[in-house]
Order: sequence, then structure tokens, then C-alpha cells
Amino acid sequence: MRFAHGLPVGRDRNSAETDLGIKRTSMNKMQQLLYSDDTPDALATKTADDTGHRVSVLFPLPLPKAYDYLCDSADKPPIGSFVAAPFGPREVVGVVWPSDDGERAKKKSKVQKLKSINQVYDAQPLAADLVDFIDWAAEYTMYPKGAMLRMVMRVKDAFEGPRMQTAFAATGEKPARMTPQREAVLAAASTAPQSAGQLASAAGVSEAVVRGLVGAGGLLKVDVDPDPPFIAPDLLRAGPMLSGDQQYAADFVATIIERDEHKGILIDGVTGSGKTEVYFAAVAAALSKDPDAQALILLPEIALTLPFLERVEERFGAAPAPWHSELTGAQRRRTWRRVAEGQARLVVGARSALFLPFPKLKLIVVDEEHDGAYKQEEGVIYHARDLAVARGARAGFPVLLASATPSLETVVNVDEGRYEAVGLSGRFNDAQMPDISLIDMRDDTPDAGKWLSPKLVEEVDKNLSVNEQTLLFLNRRGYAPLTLCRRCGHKMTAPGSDTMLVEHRFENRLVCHHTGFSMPKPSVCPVCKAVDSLTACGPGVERVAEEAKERWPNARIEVLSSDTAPGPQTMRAVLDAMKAGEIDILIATQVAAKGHHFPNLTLVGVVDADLGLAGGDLRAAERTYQLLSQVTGRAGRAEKPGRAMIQTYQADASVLKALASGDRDAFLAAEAMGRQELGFPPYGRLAAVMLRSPDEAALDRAANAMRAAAPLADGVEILGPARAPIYRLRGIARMRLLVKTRRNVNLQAYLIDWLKRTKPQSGVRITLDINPYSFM
DNA sequence: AGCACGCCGACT
DNA sequence: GTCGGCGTGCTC
Repeated sequence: MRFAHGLPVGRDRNSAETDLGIKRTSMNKMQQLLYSDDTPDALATKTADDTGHRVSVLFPLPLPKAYDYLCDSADKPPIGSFVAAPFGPREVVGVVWPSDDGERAKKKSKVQKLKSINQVYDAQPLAADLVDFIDWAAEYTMYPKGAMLRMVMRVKDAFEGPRMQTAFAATGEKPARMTPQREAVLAAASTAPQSAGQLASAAGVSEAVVRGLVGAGGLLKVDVDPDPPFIAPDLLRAGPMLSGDQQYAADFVATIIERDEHKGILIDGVTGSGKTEVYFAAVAAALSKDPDAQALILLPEIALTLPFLERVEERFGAAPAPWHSELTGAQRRRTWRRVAEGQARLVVGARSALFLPFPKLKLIVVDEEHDGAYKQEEGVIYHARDLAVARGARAGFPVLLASATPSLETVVNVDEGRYEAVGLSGRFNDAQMPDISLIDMRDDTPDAGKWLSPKLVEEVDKNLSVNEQTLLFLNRRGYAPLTLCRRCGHKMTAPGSDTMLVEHRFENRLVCHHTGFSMPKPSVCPVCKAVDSLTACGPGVERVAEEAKERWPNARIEVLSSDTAPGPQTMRAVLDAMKAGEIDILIATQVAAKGHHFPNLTLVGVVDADLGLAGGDLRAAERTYQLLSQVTGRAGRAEKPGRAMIQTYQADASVLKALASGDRDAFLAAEAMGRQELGFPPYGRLAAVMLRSPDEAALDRAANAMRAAAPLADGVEILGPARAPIYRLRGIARMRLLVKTRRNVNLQAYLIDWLKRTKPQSGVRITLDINPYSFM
């Protein structure tokens, strides 16, 4: 794929088809199903209104279908309404759902007594496109519909509307008897209504004074909404001047928004090329078009920082509604409610923001679309970028994917004409791309117990001598990734897990990065009892920092990783110090790779480029390219191009050669060819079937039985079962089967058929991961 | 997800 | 003889 910069690439095709399109399944028609063409097919969203006062209700529980209830036919709640209904021995809040016609037909033959709905909530019903999306996403990911609905309803009781809080507002009248205390309270209340406690503390008096003023007529009791509305984005506010490329891209996107149709659109441009301004313009266009329209900007969790929110505020004169894992309960409720009302028009959020109850979503932007953080790996497993595209395709609005290093999936979608693409060239302020070179560690070997090659050391020396900053990148937290007994060879692992304990020397502890387990570093080997025999093997950032401090005793050296000892504020402080030029050498994990601009950083050293290539899952090379391209891109500034040195023992690896030559498109083409030959995504479909059990023998039996039960089908290949790379985790053993199919096979239908033929084994749990990214 | 039903160990 | 462990199954 090559982009003529400023020109849209990709044949025009009207189809809103994505790779995610799947057919509704009908169990006994396997042949038809398995080889059906891929066009997505509208799921039934129409109301089967023939049955008067009967409604289906879906509960936010891991249940695959909705349940039928009676209701007063006079005020039958529309689809999407929140209702409370008796369910088993208790009452549960659910959502009125489209009834499944097939299910209904079955039931009509049976006499069935239905219970009645208890209550219909006053809240705005969920939008039809969200209901449709939940149905589709459940079918695609193979999770029960109710589990998907739970993603929408995770904010407890938010649909009940505001729990009004009592506040006191100044009436404007002064009671006859005034005191200094009363004056102070009235002064505090004159700005905005506040609670008795707030007024009392603002005035430095007791709450008795506040209550007294109510009786005396100076204050009035009012109910206030505890969730203040969001300030509307100012759509007329002028953004910065756009470059020619940016303007072209913005206009191109605006045309598609104007046409009100779905398109996946890749915004392709290096860091600093101004992708953000292009999609800000798109947001403005989408929101201007319709006064009720809403837009969502998705970011990988890690990029969702205060600086980004401030940038949005600067552009639109108002902070967006935020959505991420760090929000407090109250903040979460505020965003959820205001989004549901349509009041919050611009949301900036992490992947789960996709499940907010937008009544009129008209645009989704997926920034850093290649980022692995979009893949939810726990609970309901889904890929937010893929679901975002599917949501836009089904609801008929555009979805923008922005990246400097787009995923192969997206690039192939562009090449095959399913997505559009606009390219941005050049860096802001004419900053140059860094000069990247490889250091072959076989020729340029560091001394024993050291990790920096002579060449890299020499470059750092040069940089120090001209007072420019250096970033040494190593994607490994802690001091050493492996702790080994020199006498008996025992490797320290977490209890019940096949995970190595990582030494963290700041805290003098051994830590498991997978389970969270940690222990003080023992002085005796737990197996052979040898004293002081435990040895640190391999480097982490702390160890490289130790080496750097030894080598450059006069340089200002800092370590930065997600667990830099004293706490999260430290991270901010280190980043600020780096920006301010108060650090000469920063040794960091990937937390430093994203979204920070260090003006005096001119040298980036990648300590171990081979780290991400080990293990060899299908996306290892791609991820390495993306990560290292981002990290090395940190080097350089307007007046002076930066340089990056990549240490590797695999200097012939095509990924690294492509990085050094800057030929991204050649790398992608080679990578695509490799995937195509093997039939891996995006040229084939892949699903992981994971089995877990505390009982290893039972797990083995179950996995083999499952393999044996796999139906033969043309274009379907079963791989495994194989033990997970981390076989035991927290006392649970895990095995995996992979299903690889041709692209025209309905993978979900195959899996349903397979699972039907598999006897459930007691104590063995099965989870499915459609299009897996993690193979741990 | 809850919650009940149901079938095997250590207690009044 | 009961209290209670959590495996299995159901909820319109």
C-alpha cells in the first residue's frame, strides 16, 4: 500500500461491509452457513407487535436470551426501555428487547404463564442502533446477549435519574436579624446553591446557622442535580490553521460526514503530522450537522491523560465527557447519565466507552487504532476498534482510524477497498524523521554483565558532551526478569503459576507481573537452601540504570516505568523534569513512548529490540515495528534531526531492517504476504478456544476430547490442543485450541456446532476468543 | 449473576 | 442424627 499524500486511497465501494460481517445462524443448516458470503445481515430489530401486551426483557446477566413478560397493553414500553421485572426469586432491572420471532413461535405452542413487569423507568430508552449493536456484538464475540447488555448497564442505577441532593440557595432577602455568621453564609450561598455542609465550612460556621437562615427566610431549600451538565463544545471556534494535507483530509472526511453514510477511514500520518487536528475538524463537522449528534473519541487507556483532555478543551472551549477506568463512581454516573440524555455531545474515552448509551452517535474516532490496548482480554473479550467499525457500519456513520503505524488489518481493508484512507505527510514545525541504525550485538558485544554496546555508549557520550538528552528504551520493568539459584538452578516462580518472579531492587522484592504476587527477596534458595545463591539474570530498566550510573556518574539519570517506586505522581514529575531538560538520560519502558514530546531529546537507544520478537505469535513483528517506530520517533526536533540506535542480535530480521530504512510499506507488504501464505488474519479467521481447570488431568482429557469432537469441514483447520505459554496461573492450568478458517467460513457457526458436540466436563471451563491477540 | 436444590463430611 | 460444603441447573 502506498499513499499518494493528500489523496484518498482505495477503490470506492458502496458496501459497508467489514471483515466482521456474520450471518445470523440457523443451527441445522451448517453447509449453507459455513460458506455463506460475508455480507452483514440486519438482525431483527423490528417489534413483533402482534402479541399485544407481551414484551421481551433482556437482563444484564450472562444469559443468552430475553424473557417474556406481560404488561399493560395501554402503555407498552418501547424497545430499549428500562424495566424492573420479577426474575426467579428476585426482581431484576432489564431492558425491553426485540422479541426473537423464532423463539416466539416455539413458545406459542406451549402454554406458558407469564409474569408481569413490575415497573417501567422514566429514563430515556436505549437507542435502536445500540440495541442492534449489542445483539450483533454478542453474536460476533459469542458471549451471551445479557453479558453484552451488562457492559452498557455497569453504572449502577444510573438509569433511575438523578438522586436529587438538597442544597440551599440565597433568596436575595436579608432576614431582619443579621449576624456576622449569617452574613458569611449568605455570601457563600450567593454564588451557587450548595449543601448545608459546604456552606457551613465555606463560612466557617456550624450547620445550625444555615438551618436557622432557612427559617428566617434568607435561604431557600432547593433540589439540585448532583451531576452537572457538560459544557457544550463550541463548534464555531476556529481550530489552528491546517496544512494543505490536513485540510484535504479534513475536507474529505467532512464530505463523508455530510453524506451521512458509513465509511471506515484511515488517517495515516507520522507522529506530529497533525492527525488529531484532522479528526477534531471531523468531530466539529459531525456535531455541527445535527444539533443532537454525539461523537466519541476512543483512545488506548494509557493515552487518556489530562494533557489530551486539555487539548480537546482548548480546541472546543469545553472539556469533553471523560470515560476511563480511573473515574470515581460519581464521575462515571455523571458521564453515563449525560450521555444517555444526549446532553454530553463529545465523549473521550477508553474502549468501554463504546458501550455508553448514546441516543444519537454520529461519529467514532479510534486514535492509535493499531494499539493492542483496544483488545479487552478479561471478562467479555472484544476488540474495541473492530466493534467500533461494526457499530458505525450498522448505524450508518463514519468511523475514523488514526495511526502512524496502522495495523495490518486496517491496511488490508484499505487495499481491498473496504476502507478509505487519507495520508498526512511531514512533521509539525518541519521536524525531521530520526536517523535509525541497527547495532548488531554479535559484532558489538557489551562486557559480561553489561547491556549497553560500545557503539551505543559512544553515542550517549557524544550526546552528553553537547548537553542533549538521551532515552534508553527497554520494555522490561524491574531489575532483572529472572532470579535463578546458582547452586541448584531453581528459577523463582509465583505460587501456583508458571510465571517468573521479577526482581525489583528499589523495594528489594520479587514481583510477579502476571498475578500481582510479591515477596521480599529471600536470602536462601527455597529449594536447596543455599545461602546467597539467588542471582539476577538479564536486564530490566533498573539494571540498565545501574549500569548507566556507573558509566556516567556525573549525568542526571532517571528511571521511568509504570511502577517507578514511590507512586504515580512520580511518573508525572519525571516526565515534566525530562521535558524541562533536567534529566540527561531517561531509562524507560513503553510508558515514555506515548504522547510526550521532549524538545531536547536527540538520541534514542533501544536496549533490546529482540524482546518482542521472541515467542513468535503472529503479530510479534508487527507489534515490534509499531512500538519501536513510536519510540524511535521520540528523537529529534525542528532544528536538528535525532538519531536512534537499535541493539539486536537479529540484525537480519526484516522488521528491524524495515525500521532502519524507514520503509513501512515494504514491511507491511512482506508481513501481509506471510500472513496470506499461512491463512492467518486478516486473510483468514482465527479463534482461540481456551480451557481452564485446576485439575490438570481433567483438563488434558477435556482438551483431547474436544479436539476429537471437532467436526470436519472444508476450509477449517484445528490447531492444538497445546498448553498455554504460561501453563499454570494462580493454580489454574490452561490449554488452548485454535480454529483457523478461510475468510468465507462462518467461524461462529462452526464454533456453535462444535460446542454442541462437546460434552461439558465438570471443573473445566471454556472461553472463546474471536480473533485472539494475546496467546499467553 | 443469584439463588435453590441436592447429595456427602465434621459437629451438637 | 443435623449443619453446611459447593456442583448443577433455572430464571418468562
